[in-house]
Amino acid sequence: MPELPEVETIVRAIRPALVGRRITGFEASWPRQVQPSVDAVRAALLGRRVQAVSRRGKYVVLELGGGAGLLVHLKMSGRLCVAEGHGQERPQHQRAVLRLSGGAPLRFYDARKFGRLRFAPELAAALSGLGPEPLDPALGPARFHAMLSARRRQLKPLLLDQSFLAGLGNIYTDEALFRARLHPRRSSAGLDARQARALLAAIRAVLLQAIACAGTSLDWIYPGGRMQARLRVYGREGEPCPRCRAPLRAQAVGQRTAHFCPRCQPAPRSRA
DNA sequence: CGCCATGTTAGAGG
DNA sequence: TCCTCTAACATGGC
Repeated sequence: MPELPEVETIVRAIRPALVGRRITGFEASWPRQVQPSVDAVRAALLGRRVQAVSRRGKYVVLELGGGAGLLVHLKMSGRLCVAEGHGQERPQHQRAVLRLSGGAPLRFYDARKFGRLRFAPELAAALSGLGPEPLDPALGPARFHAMLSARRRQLKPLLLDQSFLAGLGNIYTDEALFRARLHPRRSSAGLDARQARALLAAIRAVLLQAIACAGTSLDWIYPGGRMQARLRVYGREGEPCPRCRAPLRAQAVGQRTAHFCPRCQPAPRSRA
């Protein structure tokens, strides 16, 4: 479910209630979601202090000092909140609880049980497989163009590949490709410098707008966002393109559904 | 009942 | 080596 803007929004929401607290307990009710194991994670966490809460790609990172940390990936339906009770959440969907000194516990809910909690002795090593952060100023247009040119993949699946670029999911890849006027099936190696620059700018613009909107809320899984009203193509097949009025289309690309304007985003001549 | 879903990954095959 | 696709994870909503 959550992509970079939603995870960023969650991190900002829970950070103030976590930083500085000491961990006094950890329980999980669906053990396969916890790595390396519930007991090992509990042993590693007890007594440690949360020094910082950050985000890397779609991971929530609880930094615990000494380079160690707890990584939380929400996958399709995971949610995090700090509260004494369940509030609006369904109690039967709570999968883990992190108890903290002097404050409410951090609760992890996940209807589909795809989410993961992982203790990492070395955060840097655990996160080393991720590509660069799209909003990192160190990622310039020239480097991005070089990254694209080094691969020969369809743009849509490449942008979804977290080892290529960290944080984009199905919604924001479609939105970025539309804004850059690039067809989702175009080959990454075929872009010129100007197109690569436009794509990077489009990715950043849509992510920043989404963060400002607290993310996208399309169903019960992620409430509170306002970006859904500003999506231009995702979930809008059949509606007129906001730019040229041609009917928007939805088509499978790399096993995911891509939404795009067939006129503003002309298809590549052959395949890929 | 069947199909879809904001995510990731292991494995097969080209 | 690189790319693409399938299955799997597990559940809820339509």
